[in-house]
Parts: sequence; C-alpha cells; structure tokens
Amino acid sequence: MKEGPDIAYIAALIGDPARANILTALMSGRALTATELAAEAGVTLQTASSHLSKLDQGDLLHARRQGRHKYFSLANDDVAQLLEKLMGLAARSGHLRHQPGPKNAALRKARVCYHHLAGDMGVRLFDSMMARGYIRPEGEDLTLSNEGDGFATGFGIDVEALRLKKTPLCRECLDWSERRCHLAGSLGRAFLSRFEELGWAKRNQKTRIISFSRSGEKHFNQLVTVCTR
Amino acid sequence: MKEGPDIAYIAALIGDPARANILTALMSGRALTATELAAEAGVTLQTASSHLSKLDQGDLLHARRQGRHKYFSLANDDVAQLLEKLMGLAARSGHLRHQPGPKNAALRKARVCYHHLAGDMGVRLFDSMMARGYIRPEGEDLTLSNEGDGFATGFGIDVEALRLKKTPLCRECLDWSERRCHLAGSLGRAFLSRFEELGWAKRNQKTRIISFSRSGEKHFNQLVTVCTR
DNA sequence: TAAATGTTTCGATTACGATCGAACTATGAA
DNA sequence: TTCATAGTTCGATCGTAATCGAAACATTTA
Repeated sequence: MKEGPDIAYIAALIGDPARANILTALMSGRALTATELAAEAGVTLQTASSHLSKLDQGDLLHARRQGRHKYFSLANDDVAQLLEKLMGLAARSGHLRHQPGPKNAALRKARVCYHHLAGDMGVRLFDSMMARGYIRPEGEDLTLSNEGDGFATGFGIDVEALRLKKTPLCRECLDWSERRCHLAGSLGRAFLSRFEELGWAKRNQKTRIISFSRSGEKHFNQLVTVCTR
Repeated sequence: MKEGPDIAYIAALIGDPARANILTALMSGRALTATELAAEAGVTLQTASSHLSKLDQGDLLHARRQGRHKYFSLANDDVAQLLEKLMGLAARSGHLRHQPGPKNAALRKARVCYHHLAGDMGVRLFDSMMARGYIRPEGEDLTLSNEGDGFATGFGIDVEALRLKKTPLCRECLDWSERRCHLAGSLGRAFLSRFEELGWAKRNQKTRIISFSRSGEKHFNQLVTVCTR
C-alpha cells in the first residue's frame, strides 16, 4: 500500500490548527498578507511565515510579492472545494469549534466561498439556474446553455469576456451548511461582483458573511423565482 | 476566526501516514480487520489499534465486532469522496509516493472506489448513462430516470429493492485519476457486483485493481456504446 | 478446562514539529 | 543617508503524539 497520491502529506498540512485557520481565512477569496494571516491564525509573524512557506510548498496556496507585502491566496478552486468538503464532514459529525450562534446563522444564509456566493442563497441561485436549464452538468464541469448565456448577459455580466479566460466558467461547489451545490467558477464570481455593484449585497471583510440589503434580497428573490415556466 | 467546523481535527486525523494508509486500504469498500489494517499501514497491532480508535472517534470509520474479529470500514460515502478529492490534489501537485508504474496504469483503468467502479471504465459508464439521459443531476444527488431504471433492470439489477433502502441510489464521485465523475451510490455498487456476477470482472483483493476479462471488457464496451441514438 | 487467536490498555521512550525571541534581509518613506 | 515596516532565517525550548514491548482482556476452538 505504498502506491498512489500522498494524501497524508496534504492532510497533515491542513491538519495543524494555525494552518487551518489560515486556509479558512483565505476561503473568503481575498488575498491576504502574511501579517494579516498571522493575526487570523493567532500566532506570531515568524510562526505564520513558516506555515505559509509550507503551505506554499504543498501547492495549497499561491504567493505573490507586491512591494514589501506578500499576498497569499488559495492556489485554486480545487483547494477551496476540498476545504468545503472537510467543513461538511466536520460539521456533520458535530466537530464544531463553537456552538452554532447568531453569527453562524448569518453564515449559513449567505457567505463568500472563494469569491462566489455560498450558503442558502447560493444554493437557491444554483437550483433555479439548473431548473431553468441555464446550466447543465457535463462531466465534472458545468456548461452554460445559450439561454443561460442570455440570462447572465441580460443581468449585466460580460459572459464573452469570461469565456476568453482560461479558468472554468461554471463549476459546482458543495456547501458545508446546505449540503447542496452552489455555483462556482468565473461566472459564480461574476454574479457575486454584480450583486455588489448593484448594491444588493455587501461583503463583511472579517467574517465571510454577505449581508444583503432589504431591497437587494427582494431583487434576488425575484431573480431566482421569475419565469419558472 | 474561531467559528465554523473544526477542519484541523479531521485533517489531522487523515494527516498521519499510518492512518492515511488505513483509510486508503478501506477505499476498496471491503471491511477489514484490525490485524489486516495493521499490516497495510506497516505498524504493529497495538499502534493500529490506537489509530483505529481515533479514526472511529472522529466518525471517519465504522467499526463492528464479529466474533473475535473487529471489522472496520469507511463511515460513509462522504468520507470516501473526501479521500478521493485529497488524492486528486496530491496527485495533481505531484506529491506521489512512488513513480507511476504499470500498477498505476491498471489502477487508472479500473479500480474499486468504495464498492463501485472507478477509473477510466467507471467514467465511461457514467458518461454514457448521462448522455442517454439514464441519470440526471438533481442538487447534490442524481436521479435515475425511467429509461435508466429500465436499463439497469434489464441488466439484471433489482432496482426496486435498491430504492427501498435508505442509502442514496445514485451519487456522483470524482475520480482522482480521471478528474471526472463516475457513478457511486447503491446503484453504482450494484453495477460492480453485477459485473462480477457475470464474470466480466474480478477484484484484486490487495490492490483495488479490477481486472476485466477479455470478453468481459468487450461486453462492457458494448454496454456503454450501444444505442447511442 | 486449557490453548490459541484477535484486540485493547498501560507505560516508557522517542522524535518531530509548533512556537517564539532575536537577529537578519528587503522594500519603501523621510 | 536614516528610519520604519514587512517578511525571513536561526536556534532553543517545549509538548504532543506516534511507536512498540509487555501484559491484560475477550472469544473461539479443542
């Protein structure tokens, strides 16, 4: 039994509390500096630096210098998905670090998951697009149908520009709170950006919570309900 | 950042090499005894016992006594899926424990993944069923269409009996080698059993490899190709 | 009953890695 | 230049957890 990928190596990287905190913080999708991540993880800068270089070596994250800052972000969607799956398992078997509280409820409703909308509202968006045939599964990835293209374009998203990029347009991502899929990929990100542009929603910089304004939520509900025919 | 599921706890469980070996061995879907798993992991029985109780406490596996033996298996499909995802990441970033060899090639072609068929052939079965509309995605799970029911029943699978069980009928499971989905769930298992019943394929008890006989593979190819209309 | 096999508990050893203070490098500002 | 901020490297300390020998416990077989 010494064949195959070395899962212990990757799992051990995630298995340290400080590193897990760092990775969780990066699930917001934003790139953070070493100092910020040290604070998130609750360790000194030296310790964080050591952790960050290990995570980098393991290809779990991506580092880029910018002046005297060094910004870190998750390496790719796969890492984010793995982390979500881990959260799902941990949550289901009751291994929470704190009791579910009001903050938790907000997280379950709408939160950032590596730049796209997750939680109850994320799942609702995904389901409605699936039900209307806007997106279709194709192997591991999803395809945006012509109708879906029209829908997104009509909503103010420059789908053509997204298609030119080499990152996948649509992907599905499993929610740990809902245990359902929500929309990821560059289109998923574009939707979240658009919600912010329109003033429907605002990201909380610290907590991954996305708060929708009252009217924003109303518009959102229309968006996912309308023309179910 | 102290909210949410404790991913470090779960990841650390998987992050020990001996425990990772144990979990990998259980990916075959078979229930194994403590002694067998100790051998797989390359540790003494005492050490394995300690690991097994930790994994059990973390709800990663399921233990059942039977006489003077104690059988262990993975707790559920979610654990298996998490492990597959981990393998995918580890493989993609090149963290293999050994060079890809002939054994690896066989693993990539057809192997057991928690009781169902994985690898190239697993993906082909999944794709053909998807293309013919036999299975359809629905949220996280998959639905078996009427045509799909007929197809499976015609192949000698007692779909009605499977439906009565409380475990999901169809699920998708991501392949680490193919990076595509193959069919999991009780129907996935039923297909593999049926292949064995018909003498098309045989499981290698040690390595997760599934070897198809020459005629078995021919039949299989017809099964996934026929009536693509 | 005794013997054999399978598994767990106990205790001691050991090794690895997380942590941080201190010193060092690098970039930007004054 | 000098100062300040950001990050890394070094070295020492410290804790925890993996490991295994030995012994206990459990269950089946003879």
